[in-house]
Amino acid sequence: MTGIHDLAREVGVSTATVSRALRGLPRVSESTRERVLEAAVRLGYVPSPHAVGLASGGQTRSVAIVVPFVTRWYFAAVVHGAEQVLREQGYDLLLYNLAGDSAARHRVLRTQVLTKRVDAVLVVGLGPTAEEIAAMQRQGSPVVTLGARVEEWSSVRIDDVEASRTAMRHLLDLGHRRIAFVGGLGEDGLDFTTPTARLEGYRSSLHDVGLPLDPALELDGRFTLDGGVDCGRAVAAMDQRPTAVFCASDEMAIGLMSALRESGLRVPEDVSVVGVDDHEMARFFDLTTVRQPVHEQGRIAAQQILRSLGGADGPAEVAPEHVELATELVVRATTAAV
Amino acid sequence: MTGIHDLAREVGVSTATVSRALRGLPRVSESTRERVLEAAVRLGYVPSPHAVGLASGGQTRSVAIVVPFVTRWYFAAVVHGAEQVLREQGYDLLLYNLAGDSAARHRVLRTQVLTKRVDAVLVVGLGPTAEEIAAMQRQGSPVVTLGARVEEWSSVRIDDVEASRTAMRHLLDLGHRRIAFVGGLGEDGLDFTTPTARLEGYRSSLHDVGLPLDPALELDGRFTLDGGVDCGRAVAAMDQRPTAVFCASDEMAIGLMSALRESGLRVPEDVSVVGVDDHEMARFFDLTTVRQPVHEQGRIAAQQILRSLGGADGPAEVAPEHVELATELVVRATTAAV
DNA sequence: TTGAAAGCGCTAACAC
DNA sequence: GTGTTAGCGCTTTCAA
Repeated sequence: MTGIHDLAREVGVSTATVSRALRGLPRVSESTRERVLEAAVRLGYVPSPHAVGLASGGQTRSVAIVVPFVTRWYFAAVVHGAEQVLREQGYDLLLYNLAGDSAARHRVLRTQVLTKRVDAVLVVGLGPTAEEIAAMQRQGSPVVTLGARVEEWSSVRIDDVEASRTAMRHLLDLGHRRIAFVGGLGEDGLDFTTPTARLEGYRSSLHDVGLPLDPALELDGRFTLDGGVDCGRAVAAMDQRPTAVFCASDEMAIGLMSALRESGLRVPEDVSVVGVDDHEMARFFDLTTVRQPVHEQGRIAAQQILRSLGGADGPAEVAPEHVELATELVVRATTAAV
Repeated sequence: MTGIHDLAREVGVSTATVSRALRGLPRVSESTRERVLEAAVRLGYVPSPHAVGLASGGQTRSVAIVVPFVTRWYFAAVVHGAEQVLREQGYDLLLYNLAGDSAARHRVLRTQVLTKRVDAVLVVGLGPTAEEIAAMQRQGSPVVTLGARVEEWSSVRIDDVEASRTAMRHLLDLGHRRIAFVGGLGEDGLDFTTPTARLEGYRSSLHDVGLPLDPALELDGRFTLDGGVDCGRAVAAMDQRPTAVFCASDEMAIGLMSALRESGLRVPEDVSVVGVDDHEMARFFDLTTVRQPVHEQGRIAAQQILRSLGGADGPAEVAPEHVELATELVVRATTAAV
């Protein structure tokens, strides 16, 4: 591996000059810079990130993105959006996929594994606990959350309560009065805020129109396809079957509909179904849903990170910024009047 | 930030002893080790990866995973599998998502961005060109490919030609003789080997039973949902419509079926459809497909990486190992006899 | 405009 | 068992 020393010797200048030339700093004559650049290419010189980081105050030029799952479309799309923006600015993305494992969550959010490894952290789809917040603050690097609001950090998200209420309003407008909810709580030992908020939107919608809450109508679909299937079977088997089901995610809605149809029920004739996300597959199921900008949230979160990382002169203490993106009802063919 | 020096002073020993104690090396008395460990926790000491890397020969304890897309289920599942295995061994995952961008591909595979940043590289779903292979070899770190076979490196994959032939055999057995192919080539400027191999399987299957190749029946679905939709429309509009379509991926099959149905065609009565992958959504479309182990391929590729990284004593020159996993026909309801 | 030299925070020989 | 002493490959004063 050719190092800066080899380069310096080759060009006949000092390592300091090489360093300046390579980084485009002033006080290097054009001719020297050119010779250095040329030799660098010729010798295939690549600076060691370790040495650079060590010598210049521990920067890593990389940010960690922590996701509860990476195989779910929503999270993958968020990662994609964030990666694009960060890559443009020369940052690398370190992926921490908790994969529904609470031990992994603890390791990443409570211990110091991230310390000194990254310049910033993007936490997606998790509502950090007070201890986790404290632990991450102790690490010193800026944090941005996506999908949850933490006062001390910048965040991007949608209003989950309102998204739920949009879906519910649609069902109520269609005349449905017995509406089931399929959501998820404390999923795999991870603590999310989204499931809670969506349940809350469901409940408050019913409350607003004077309908009673029926615990039997609140189902746990674990935010997965299979969970949706289970709930679909449960709904089909109910004595007093609901005329509509509000699923807190499209994936659960898809699983649910499949089970419903398997049980001989028609959607939307027998049961109306509405989801949340506008998953890439939603249109193929003709699923009525509440669309949220996913890729976009990833991009914005990444921009917030860049903002907190500041320009060339290190982390700027910026005030936390909370962005809330709009959602939109997309009516397709899985909902109909009672 | 407390450094090894602070720790040493605190405990009253030298930094060398602290280093040994922390890393569990021999020649440290139990009592000393305990005191060091205790103080480390108390002071919240975390070694600087930069310094460690620099001092101990440039290791990074991280590996790069290069994927052409991260939002497609297949790649996300591969990433998940690989991450699990690498994380267990204490490696971090640097994600390089090309996102269908050939400039990005060039940057990652041809330039030296990866040099000194990672200990190894996992290239997924791309058939590196000769120049790319040469460029990566110049970087020195071990490389493993997933989904393509490169002689100089270890690899995991399925036999794509055979997977195609399995699907085709199924259609031929059902009596289909006019069979269209939906695949993709040179997708977004990226060069894949999978599309080519799957096309080859289609062609050779027809050839084997003495059927002619009809260029009009070979469609480009770009390996996307939308591409599948386009092909579905094209198929529906054909004068001599095929009785069956073999799609080189489930996602294209799903898009295709949707367009077919929109055009008033029934699946499988009017057209049989078979895909490849066994995408998590395939069962909800009752899609007949050729299943490949996805998560598993990610895990195995990661193990190959660990193998090439060797134990504690650095990269071992291991002979490339080429693993080929079996596929399996999953018959559901989108295929029927003519 | 350039160079010498002192670190950055750790590991690794080697000596004790 | 433990400490001393060099670096690892850069950046960054400070002089020149």
